[in-house]
Amino acid sequence: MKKNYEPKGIEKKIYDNWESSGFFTAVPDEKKESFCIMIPPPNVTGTLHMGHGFQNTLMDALIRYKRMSGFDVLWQVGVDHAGIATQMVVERQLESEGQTKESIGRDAFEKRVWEWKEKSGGTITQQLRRLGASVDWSREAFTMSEDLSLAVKEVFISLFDEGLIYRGERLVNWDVVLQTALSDLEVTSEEETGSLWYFDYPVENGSSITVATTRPETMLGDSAVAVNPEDERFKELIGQFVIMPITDRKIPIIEDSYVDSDFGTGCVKITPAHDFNDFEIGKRHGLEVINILNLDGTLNEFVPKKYRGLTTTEARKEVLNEMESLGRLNKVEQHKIQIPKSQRSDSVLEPLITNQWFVDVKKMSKEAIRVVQENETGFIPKNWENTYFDWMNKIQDWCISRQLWWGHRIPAWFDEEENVYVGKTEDEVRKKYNLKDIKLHQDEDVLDTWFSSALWTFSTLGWPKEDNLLSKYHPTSVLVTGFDIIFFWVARMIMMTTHFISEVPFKKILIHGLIKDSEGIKMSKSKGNTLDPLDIIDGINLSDLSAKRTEGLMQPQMKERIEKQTKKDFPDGISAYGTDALRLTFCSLATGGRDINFDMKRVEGYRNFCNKLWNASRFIEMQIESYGVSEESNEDLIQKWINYRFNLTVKKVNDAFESFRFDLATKAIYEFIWYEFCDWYIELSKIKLSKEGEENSKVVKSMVNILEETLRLAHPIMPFITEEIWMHFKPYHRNSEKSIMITEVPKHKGNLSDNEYQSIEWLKEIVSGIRNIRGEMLIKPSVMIKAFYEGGDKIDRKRSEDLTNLIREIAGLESLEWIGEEKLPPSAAVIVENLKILIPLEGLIDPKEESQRLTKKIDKVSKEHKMLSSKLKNKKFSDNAPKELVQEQQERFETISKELSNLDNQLKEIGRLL
RNA sequence: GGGCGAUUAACUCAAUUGGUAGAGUGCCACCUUUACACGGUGGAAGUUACAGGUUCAAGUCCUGUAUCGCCCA
Repeated sequence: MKKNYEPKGIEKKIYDNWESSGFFTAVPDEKKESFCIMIPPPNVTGTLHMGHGFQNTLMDALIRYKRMSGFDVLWQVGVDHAGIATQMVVERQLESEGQTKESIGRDAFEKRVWEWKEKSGGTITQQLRRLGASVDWSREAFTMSEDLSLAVKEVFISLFDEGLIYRGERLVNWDVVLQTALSDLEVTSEEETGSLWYFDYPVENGSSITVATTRPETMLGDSAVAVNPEDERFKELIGQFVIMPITDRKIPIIEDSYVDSDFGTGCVKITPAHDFNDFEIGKRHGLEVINILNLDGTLNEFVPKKYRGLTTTEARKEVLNEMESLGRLNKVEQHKIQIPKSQRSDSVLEPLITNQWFVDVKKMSKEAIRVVQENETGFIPKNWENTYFDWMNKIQDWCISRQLWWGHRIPAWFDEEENVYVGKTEDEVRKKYNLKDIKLHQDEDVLDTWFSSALWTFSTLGWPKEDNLLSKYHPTSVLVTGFDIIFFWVARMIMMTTHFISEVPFKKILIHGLIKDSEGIKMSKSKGNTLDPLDIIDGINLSDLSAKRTEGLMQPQMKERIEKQTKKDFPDGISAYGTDALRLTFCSLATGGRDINFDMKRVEGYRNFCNKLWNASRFIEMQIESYGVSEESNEDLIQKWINYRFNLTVKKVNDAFESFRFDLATKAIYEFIWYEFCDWYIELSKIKLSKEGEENSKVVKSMVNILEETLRLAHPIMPFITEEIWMHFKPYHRNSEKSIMITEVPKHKGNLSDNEYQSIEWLKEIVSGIRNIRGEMLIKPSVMIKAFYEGGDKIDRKRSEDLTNLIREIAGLESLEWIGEEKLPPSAAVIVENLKILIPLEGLIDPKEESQRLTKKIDKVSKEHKMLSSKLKNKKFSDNAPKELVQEQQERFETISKELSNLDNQLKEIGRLL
C-alpha cells in the first residue's frame, strides 16, 4: 500500500468494475422486502452541481445501506427533457449559425434537439458515476422516451375524458421573449422601486375621478373604474360612466369589495385582459375584456393607431406624455412594486389572454391533501407539511400547455371548426370519435415538462403496460429532494399518482437543505461562487477555476470581482480530495436544517480522515507481512473492548440511517475509526505485537477481522476507499463476496457485557492522566519516567495485573509498580477514584508547576462537585427527577468526592515542598 | 401583510423524550516515536442573540424583542 491514500485512478476503476459486474441492477425478488428510490431526474443536457452532488450522495448512502441490509433494492435513474431550457440552448446554437427555429422548421428543429441530446446527454450521467451513485443504469429512463411518452398520452387522454383537463381562453403568465405561457410557479416576483401615477379620468356628469396606477400603458385596455362599496366618498359616482382619455371609450364606475379604499385614491382602474385581479373583477361584473397586446408584447390593433406596434415601455412613455398634455396627469409618487418575471428568460411577464390547456386540480388536490393528513406519506422534517397544505388549499388550475417545439406534443386534434378530439394518434382519434373524411390538425403546443415528471414514479416502472414492476417497487420507499420543488414536483406527483395508481408515490419525503457557499450565499453562476463537485474530487488550479467561473457571464462587468473573490477564497486552487471525502462532507452536513453552508475546510478534514483509515489499514498490512495471519483470532481484553465499542457504533449507525440522520452516521463512524480504532486499539496492539510471540498471527487475524467489519459499516458513506482496502485484504479476511458493496452490513449484537470494556476505559483514564502530566510539565516523550500505584481496591489490583505492561509502554514509563508501606517520594499524581498513580518529581517536575496543575484540576472538579452536591441536597430534585438519574448523579457524586479529597491531599503534600 | 426557519467557540456545524454544551478547521506548546506531519500528545477558547416566564433542572418548552434568510400575497 502507498503511504498516502490517492483516490485518483482508484475510483474510476472500482466504479467500472461495479457497473460491469451488474451489482447496481435490480433483481426483483419476491422473497426480499423492496426498497426503492426514484432519482429526481436532472436535466438531460445539464451538468452536475453541488445540489445534485449532495442529494445523490444521500440517496446512494441509503441505497447502499439497504442493499447491504438484505433488501431488494431499486434505485431508478433517469433524466428529464427540460423543455424550455433545452430549447433555449438549441435556439442559441441556431442563432450563432444565423438561423432560427422558424427558418429551419419544426421537424428539423426537433431533429436538432435530439442530436444535441445525444451529444451532451451523457454528461450528467457520467458525472453521477463519479459520485459513486449505484443507480440501476440498465433501467435509465428519459421523459421523452417512447415508453414515458406513452404514459404521458395515456394520462392526458384519460384526464381529458374525465373532464379534468380542459382548454380555454384564460389569462396566463406570458413570456414575451420565449413567447410561451408559463405556470404560476415559474414566475418570480422582484421588488423594484417604481412609480404610482395618478390619472384624472373625466366622468360623464362633468366631474372627474382620480385613479392610481403602476402600469399607465394598460389604461388603453381599461374597461371600468372600481371603488369599494363601503367607501362613502364615491357612493354617488357608482353607476356613472367615465369617458376615457385617449381611447374615448365609455366605461362604467362599479363597486367591488376587492378595492382597498386606503390604497392610492381608493379608485382603481380595471384592465381585465392584463391583470389577474382585474380579470376576476371583470368576470364578476361582466366587463369587456380588451386585449391590447400582441404575443411579442407590442401593442395591437385595439389601441389608437399611434400606439400600435410600440413596446409596453414605449407605450408607457407616450401615454404619460399624452395624459400630461391633456392635463390629466395629476401627480406621481415613488412606489415599491412587485415585478413578475420569468424564471426562464428573466423578462417581465405580461398577463395575457390566450387559449391554453389546463388541469383542473381541485379534485386531485383533495386526495393529495388527505394522504398526507392521514400519514400515508409524510414529510421529514414534518414542518414542511404546512407549506404543502398551504399551497394545496389555495391551488390554482395548472396551465400545462407551452408554446414550444421541444416536449410532448399535446395529443389533441382540431377540425376546421376548432372542435377538439383527444387520442393517442390521428387514426385513433378518427375511430374514437367516428370521424370520416374531415380534415384534422394536431395541436401545435407541447406539455409542461413537469407534467411528465409528475408521472415519474409509475411511468418509470412500466405503467401503463401490463408487465410493469409496480407491485414490486411501488409505492417507492422514500423521495429525497429539495424544498424548492415541493410544489413543482412533489405535490404534482402525489396528485397524479394517487389519481392513476390509487396509492401514494412514496412512503416518505425527505426534504434536505440547499447548499450555499461558506458565507451562506446561494451559489449561482452570476455571482461566480459556484463549485463543481468534480473539481473537489479531482482538484483544479486557480486559473482554471477562475476561467470556469467567469465563462459566459450574463454580466461581463462582474468578471473582475469574481476573479478577485476566487483568488481570495482559493489562492492555490482546490486540491484533489477524492469522492469519499466529498461524500463524507455532504453526509455530515445533512442535519435537517434548510441552509447548508459548504466549507472546504470540512472536506479537507474528511480527506485526512480517509488517509487515516488508509494508514491504519496499511499498518495492519505491515503486521501481516511480519507475522502472517492465523486462522484463529485472539480474544483478549483489547479485542473484547474494541468489539464492544464497534457494536455500539453499529447501533448508532443503524439508528442514524433509520432516521435519515446521515450526519450522525458519519460522526459515529468517524469517531470509532479515529478515536477508538486508531488512537487506542492499534496503539495497544502495537505493544502486544512488539513482544514477538506465537500469538502474534492471531492478534493480526483479529485486527483484520475488525478492520473488515469496520469497512463494511462505513461503505455506504465512503464506498471507494472501503472497497479498495477490502479488496486488498481479501486474501486475509476471506469474505467470499465479489465486492464489499454486496456484502452484509454488520448487525448489532445486542448489549454485550461491559466488564472488559471497563478495564480498557480504566487504562485509558490512567494513560491520559499520565500524558496530561507529561504534556503540562513538558517532559519529552523520549524521557522514560518511573511511576507507582497507590491505594486502590481489589478491582484496581486485578486490572493492574492484566494491564500494567501495556500502560507502561504506551505512557512511556520506565517502571510502574505498587508501592508498599514505604514512604512516598514527593510526586505528581493521577487520581482515578481511590487509586493514585504517582510520578516522583525527582528533578523532572517543578513542585510549583505541579501545584498549579493540581489547583486547576481541583477547580474543575470542585465545580462539578458543588453542582452535584446542591442538586442532590435539593429535595425537590430527588423527589421529582427520574430515579435512574438521581442514582447516576449520586454515584457520580461519590466518585468525584473521592477524587476531590485525593486531589486535595495531594495538593497539601506538594505544598510542603514549596 | 401572512407563514416558516435561523441566531451555540475565531470560522463551518452538532447536542436523542428538558439533566448544566461537543466535533472539524483555526490557535498555543511540545514531538521528524517504524501506519499516517493529510500525523501524535497536551492545552486555551462559549453569559448558547437579548429580556422575561414555566420547571427541582432550559441551548432544548412558552411569551416578547432584535438581526438575518426563505416561501406566499
